[in-house]
Amino acid sequence: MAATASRRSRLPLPFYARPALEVAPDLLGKVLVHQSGRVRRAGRIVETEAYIGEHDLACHASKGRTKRTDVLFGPPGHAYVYLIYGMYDCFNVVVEPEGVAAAVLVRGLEPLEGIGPHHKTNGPGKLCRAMHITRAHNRMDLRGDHLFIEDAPPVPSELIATGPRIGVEYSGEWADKPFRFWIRDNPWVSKVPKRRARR
DNA sequence: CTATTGATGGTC
DNA sequence: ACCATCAATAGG
Repeated sequence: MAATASRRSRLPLPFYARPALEVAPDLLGKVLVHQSGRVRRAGRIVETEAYIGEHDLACHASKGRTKRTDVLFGPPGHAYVYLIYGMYDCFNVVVEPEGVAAAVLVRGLEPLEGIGPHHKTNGPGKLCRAMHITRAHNRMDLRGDHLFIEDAPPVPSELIATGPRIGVEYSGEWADKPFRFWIRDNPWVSKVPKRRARR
């Protein structure tokens, strides 16, 4: 195998040990891989959201350190997977050094390997289904051999769009912060609900 | 095409 | 009583 067969390296710890607002745009273009036995599922990250710390009322860590949020306070480069609305899992990457509770939610993937054509990956719940990522992966070290992220060329900043995070209307001023990042015009970015239904 | 709602379960 | 969601349905 000549030069073209170069194997992509996995993202190192220092990549993750940074503020969520830096990691979130930098994750765009990287490749999330779930290797289970001989089955390899992979997708290119095209949409992320930053949850920047305990003071961020949209961040689960703002509830304090509980059994659920404990992983957010742990070392960077680990998975935070939680159940939402009783039926979907959401995949996050823990960032910042240990002790600082922050994470990046992955919201959109462009399928690369091992994802059936009947699966959609434009949304945090859908991409977890397609990648077979579940709460069993919670706390998993992303530098291991099972679930990891491979490096890839950075997406030029002029191709990155930003906007408010989705589904966090309850968080007051934090709901309006432009902490969502996506690759402009990419078809695998999730569809944004116009406004959340009110009663 | 847009708008609304039910499904479904862990956390607090 | 909330939800970091989605698909199906009702309505124009």
